[in-house]
Amino acid sequence: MEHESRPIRTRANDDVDKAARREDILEAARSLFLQDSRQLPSVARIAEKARLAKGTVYTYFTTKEEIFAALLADSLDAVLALLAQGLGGAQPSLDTLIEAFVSYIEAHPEVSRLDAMAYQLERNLSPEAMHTHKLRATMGLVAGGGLLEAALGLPAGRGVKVLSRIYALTRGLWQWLDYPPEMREVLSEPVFAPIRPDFREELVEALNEYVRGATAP
Amino acid sequence: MEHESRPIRTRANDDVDKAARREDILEAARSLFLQDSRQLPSVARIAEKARLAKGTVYTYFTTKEEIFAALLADSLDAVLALLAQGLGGAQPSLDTLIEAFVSYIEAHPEVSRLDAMAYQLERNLSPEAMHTHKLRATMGLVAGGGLLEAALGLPAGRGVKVLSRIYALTRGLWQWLDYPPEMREVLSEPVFAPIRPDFREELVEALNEYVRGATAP
Amino acid sequence: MEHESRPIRTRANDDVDKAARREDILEAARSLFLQDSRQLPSVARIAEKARLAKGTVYTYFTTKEEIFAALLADSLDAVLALLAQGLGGAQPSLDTLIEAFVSYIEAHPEVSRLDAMAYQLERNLSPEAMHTHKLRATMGLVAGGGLLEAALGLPAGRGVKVLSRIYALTRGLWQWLDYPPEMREVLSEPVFAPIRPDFREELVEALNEYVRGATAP
Amino acid sequence: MEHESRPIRTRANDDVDKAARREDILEAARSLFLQDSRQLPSVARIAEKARLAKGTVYTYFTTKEEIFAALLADSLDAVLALLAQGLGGAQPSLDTLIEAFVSYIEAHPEVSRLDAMAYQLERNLSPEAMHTHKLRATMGLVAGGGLLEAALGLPAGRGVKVLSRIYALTRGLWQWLDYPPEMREVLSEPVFAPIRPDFREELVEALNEYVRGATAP
DNA sequence: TATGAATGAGTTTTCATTCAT
DNA sequence: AATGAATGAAAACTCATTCAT
Repeated sequence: MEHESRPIRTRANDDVDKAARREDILEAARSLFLQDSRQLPSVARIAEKARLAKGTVYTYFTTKEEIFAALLADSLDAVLALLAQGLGGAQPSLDTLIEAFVSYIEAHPEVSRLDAMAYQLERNLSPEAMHTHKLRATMGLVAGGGLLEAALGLPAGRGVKVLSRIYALTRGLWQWLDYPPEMREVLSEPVFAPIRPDFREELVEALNEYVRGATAP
Repeated sequence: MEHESRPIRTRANDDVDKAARREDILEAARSLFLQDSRQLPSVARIAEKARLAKGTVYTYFTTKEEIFAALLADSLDAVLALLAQGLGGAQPSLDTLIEAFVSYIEAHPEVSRLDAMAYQLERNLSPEAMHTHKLRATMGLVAGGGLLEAALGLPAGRGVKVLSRIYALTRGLWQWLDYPPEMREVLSEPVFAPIRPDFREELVEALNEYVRGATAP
Repeated sequence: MEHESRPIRTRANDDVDKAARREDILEAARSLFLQDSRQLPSVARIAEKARLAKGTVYTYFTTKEEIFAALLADSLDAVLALLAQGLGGAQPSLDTLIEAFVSYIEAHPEVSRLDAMAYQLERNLSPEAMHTHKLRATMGLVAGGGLLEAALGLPAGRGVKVLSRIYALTRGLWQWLDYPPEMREVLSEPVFAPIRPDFREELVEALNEYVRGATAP
Repeated sequence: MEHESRPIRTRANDDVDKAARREDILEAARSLFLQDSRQLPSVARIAEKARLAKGTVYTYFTTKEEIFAALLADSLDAVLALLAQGLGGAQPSLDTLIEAFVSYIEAHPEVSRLDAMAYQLERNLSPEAMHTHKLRATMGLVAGGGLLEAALGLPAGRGVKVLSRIYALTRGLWQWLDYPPEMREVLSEPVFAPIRPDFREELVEALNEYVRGATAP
């Protein structure tokens, strides 16, 4: 008995459309999270931003957490792709590699911020989703480790270790130095200088120190 | 608006009792958080665990966040005390230091887990509380840095840097390797071996690598 | 965070149904307030009375205060409609007008009671809501004033004045004479006769006195 | 077993001291209410302002509401005293009386504001307190009515009526025109001029109109 | 008398998720 | 597939009042 037809966004019937819509949701989630990384945006806001109804989001993801798990996985893929590309060249210098990595991290704060939420995030994933998610991550890490071993001439197994530790160091430093806007104001006083170094410099230095130690004879 | 009074636990009238009660609340919060570190326990649960009425918690802390900020501050103090103690001896070997640190971290998971929440936590602190909190942390870090410089013969300013990076590496590794119970089950499959090393070994190795790199000539 | 769904009352999908549901909420609020006018009923009670979930109320009103602001606005509209109707006739006698007004007030105690809360009510309205609310009221008053001027042959501007004062007198008398049930019992003693006259008579007399004074040459 | 003696405010042992302390509480309540008249201040704030402990307040008043009932009664006394004084002179002109009354009201906003809360206030009074309270008010009103009759040569019984209506008109106008600060800003737009006249002028005019009508032959 | 710690019912509001349409 | 109304379980926090000290 409806008399007015409510505007419905074009129906996604084929796989291409569906993938595009899924991407819309992810993009909306990503951008909202970037705006305020202290909590996951609500489904309502994601839907609004993606210009979809709340319910529609649930036809693409079974859980809010899954959205962010997907985002996380994408991030990891991107980082590993970067690594693959960096290592692809003839004889990459360590400095170049670190430089490329740091630039990437700096340009993609959502990667690190999402990462800081991972613990909380993985919580409501169904066991299956969790399995898929972790499997994908593990495969990626192992692949990346292999590349690293090849490039730096590391013994088997070391690649994964070193990669994990680089990752851990980066994650830790990011969390240590990424202050939300309100905090920046408070921290502008000179007393706080020791905890307010430049992130890029800090990361470059720390990584250099670590890698030197890790690859020393 | 009638209230019948139920039996009261005991009345904290002097400062000693009050401090004890405050500690009860902190302890309740700590233990609940340890049970499920994916989110801060609710005030209701903290009160219940501390065997107090919800309202009572608010006579000791003005905000839920303050409880956890206090916990965080306590953790930091403890770690720094450990450092001071470790560095106090005549000529501490690096291995001994790392060993003591790692043991502490392993024995006090709430420290690292709390830390993983710090970002989210500090958010609702009032600017004043935030200031106090960060000031305390900064002072502690600077003091620790000084001790480290003295012990390892580092140039001025290096202590804080090295300490921060040790901290970052630890934080990152912890978050990487501390899986919630449900996840542990999923990860028991052999495929996941690369992301499931022993935390202690991993941390010892990583710290050794880093420190070696950081203190190399 | 699992939710089991309980049976839903019905689903208001078109605008008509939605308006009806909105009206249900308003009606629930109105009737609860009428039962105890000393405070605004809680959203929980309103929802219960309207046989809706608490959350549902918030899909129709963004704030508790808005519910009552809407009620207030409706009351004003009704009174003004009454006035318009009363003044619409050929040559309305003052007595008839006052009679109609008083009957209305007597039959709609919630109007006066709500009014007594207006001060407190308007407080938490957002500035925008407040603006809208007050604008609507002002427009209504001005329109009513115009009608009154036409009907009674008053000079321009007098209508609004006289109407406001009639309103003020009514409001004041109402608050003076509308006793809550518990109080009525106490006031049944003869000593209290002076403060317990019949509201209707009192209002009629007072309005007559005022209007006579206001329209005297 | 207390070792430190907590600072206790001088003990009020005789009636004079007790009355003074009672007055402190009333004064604190009055001033807080004046600062924000949209709700009764909390007992905690009253106690703080009076430099007393919360519990102490309850040794002087059995209920929060009683504090304000007392304030209300005091206000009434003051207004009636003013009336008595104004009517005491030889042959007071009506204009002078109204002038004095209006000045008083304008200088004592808490009287009108408290009044606007009366309904809500009287709620939790015990039946006895309510009785006392209302009796006092009735007696005052009757006395004032007598004075008015004598001064204006009104027939018996008219004094109370006229006085009540003057009161009602004043109350109504006050509530109509006393805007909280936030609202004043919103109402500064020209559209709102009709509902933003000067309170004093408005009250003087309205009272004159009413009294003229009430005393006309 | 004075104190203030303790109480706990009660408040408003949010939000992930479901499901009739 | 898409919609968005409906749900109701949380959550944080307030505050009048009591009562052991």
